[in-house]
Amino acid sequence: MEKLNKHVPITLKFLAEKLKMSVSTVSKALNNYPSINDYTKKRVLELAKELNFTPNKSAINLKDRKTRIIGIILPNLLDYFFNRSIYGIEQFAMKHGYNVIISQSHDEFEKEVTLANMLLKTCVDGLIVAISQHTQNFDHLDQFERMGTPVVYYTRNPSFNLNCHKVFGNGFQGSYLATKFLIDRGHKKIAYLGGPKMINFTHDRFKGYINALNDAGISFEQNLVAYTNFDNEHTIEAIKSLFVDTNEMPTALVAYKEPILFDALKYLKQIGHPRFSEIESVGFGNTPLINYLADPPIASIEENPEGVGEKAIELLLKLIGKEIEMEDYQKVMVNCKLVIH
Amino acid sequence: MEKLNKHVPITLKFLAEKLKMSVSTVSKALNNYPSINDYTKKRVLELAKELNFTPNKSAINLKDRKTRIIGIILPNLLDYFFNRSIYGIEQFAMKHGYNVIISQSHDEFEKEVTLANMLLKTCVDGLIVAISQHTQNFDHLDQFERMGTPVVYYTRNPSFNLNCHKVFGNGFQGSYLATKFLIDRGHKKIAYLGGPKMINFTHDRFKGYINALNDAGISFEQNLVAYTNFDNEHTIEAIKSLFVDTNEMPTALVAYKEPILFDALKYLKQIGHPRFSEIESVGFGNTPLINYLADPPIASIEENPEGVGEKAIELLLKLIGKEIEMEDYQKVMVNCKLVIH
DNA sequence: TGAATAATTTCAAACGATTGAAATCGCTTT
DNA sequence: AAAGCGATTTCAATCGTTTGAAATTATTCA
Repeated sequence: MEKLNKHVPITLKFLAEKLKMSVSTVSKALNNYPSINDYTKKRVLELAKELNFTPNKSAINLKDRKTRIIGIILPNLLDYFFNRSIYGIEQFAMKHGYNVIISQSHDEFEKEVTLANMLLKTCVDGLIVAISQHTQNFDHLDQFERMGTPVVYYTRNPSFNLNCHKVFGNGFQGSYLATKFLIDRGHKKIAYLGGPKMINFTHDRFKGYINALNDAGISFEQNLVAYTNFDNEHTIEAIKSLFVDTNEMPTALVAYKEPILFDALKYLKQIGHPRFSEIESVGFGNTPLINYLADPPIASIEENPEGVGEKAIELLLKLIGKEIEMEDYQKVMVNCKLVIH
Repeated sequence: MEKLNKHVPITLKFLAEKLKMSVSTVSKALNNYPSINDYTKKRVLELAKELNFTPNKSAINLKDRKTRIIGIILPNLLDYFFNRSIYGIEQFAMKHGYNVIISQSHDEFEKEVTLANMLLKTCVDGLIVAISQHTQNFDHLDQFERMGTPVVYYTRNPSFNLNCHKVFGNGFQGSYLATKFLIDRGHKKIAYLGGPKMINFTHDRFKGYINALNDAGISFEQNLVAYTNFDNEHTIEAIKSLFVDTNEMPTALVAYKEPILFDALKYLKQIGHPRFSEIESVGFGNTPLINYLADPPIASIEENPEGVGEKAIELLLKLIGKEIEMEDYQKVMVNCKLVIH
């Protein structure tokens, strides 16, 4: 292969000189202006393709005061859901000429604020954020909108605030599916292990659980419900209250998220729970981890993380492109699927 | 809080007008030119800080023909090692004003080529790549260097090619540690389960295993070694040959990577291998997955992924900054640690 | 044929920052 | 008081692209 010459970047000016026309003609030809003669367009397009011309992005960005960078803040990239969702976001963003900065709050509020300020300085064109489980104050995120930069909350979002754009998995529907699945398998006493109460999903999913019970004519019992933040110790506390320190022994379990479900099952097995082998459970995630468990759950809720990510970036790009007004707050839900193993 | 006015971006021009001086004075003051009067510098710096001035990156990038974007190609972001290494890369890059585009080849050669071409078009300032396990032709990556864009291979790299920059974990040393650990625990027959033969690490790690055996005066036996690409079926084949279809029953196992170790252990347990409970093993990764296993290994090799990532980006930025000549090919190794559980 | 009109193309400024060269200022020196 | 000099500031071009306005060329019609 011939040595590529890095010292002659292909610019409009270069094309213009080669074709003996002005830079603006070349620019307009490439942008298909109606005022440009068809033959001229053809000549420009041909040479541009031949020389593999790529418009300089910095120049374009400078011109229209954009960075074409999307900021993302999420709790943890190692989380299976977030990891997969990132893929959906990046693919879509890239296809539309945007780049993505990913940053992890590690579920700490302070870190989230720092990251937000950094992204603000970076002048991202838009922000996609899954808030930390401790975020209650939103000043650090609100400042983006105040500067005209759209923000889309995805997955984790401030439940009480209607004045924001949100995209998330349909926890209600997923939870309903999971609960119904267990009911259909004959269970009557089904426990619910929720995530941190601060995360609004916990409650959406709880409602799905409740509704499935109601629709099946099973009465709800308060002592079949417990919550955990994601720490193993809390999870053990919770699972103890459900399956050990109780006389209402449930036979099945719906869990907010598979990792906590696995922690719970591990504990029950470890203490040699007498009914361990009878317990059936379903959690959210459909994580590959399930393959490594000695006693895996029989089904999972697949949340379609790529789909959630894609919906989020799709909405964000529409907001950036002013196809949707920033004040016209959107709410997008992505349905879950039950996967039987 | 006062409404931020997005319509008045803070530029050099804006500062200059406020201070009644020229744009170039402001610029030079901010860049600490010796020709600028100290008092002037002070005034400029103060106003810049007060108005929270941030130089427009697109303009700077345009000026010095850079994008300040680093491309990354790796097999899979869900992989624990790569995932953590990304964190090291991003942190370091960000601190130095660079952004990062992450792309996954999913260990497919074709995808890798497509991604490389895309990143080339994006005009990244540099590339960090962990090649797919099927990559043998390097044209798609060589074209970067040909255009003056430095490339750093990290973790997975073309073993036979000396003419490239590489950064990777010290597989030899890690493997030595793991093997020695098992020897010290009294094992005499230690098997080695390697990764794909195409990946040069497989051999580095193998050498560490061999050397540890030699140093302990244990003779090497060929039938205690087997390889797997990462598919579960292959792993089972391999583990069968080591622990089932053999009369040389090993009592310990060193594995290229924890996921394959876990697959292997799972299989052995599943078939009810008679000596299962005696087998001790160590794999590379130190993955959190280990906590969910019924019979976890007693130790892991911690590869320090963040460190590897950081060394890679550090080298790349030096190449970009021409602190190191592109032809002066570098090789950086990061040591492993043995973590006892 | 010449004016009016339509079709194309080019000019020139703008986006924001950088930087070598040129200009200006204050001050000393003769 | 004019020249000279250093200290400081400003000018002007540049990076590559876009775009409304102005200029040029081609075409039509009277």
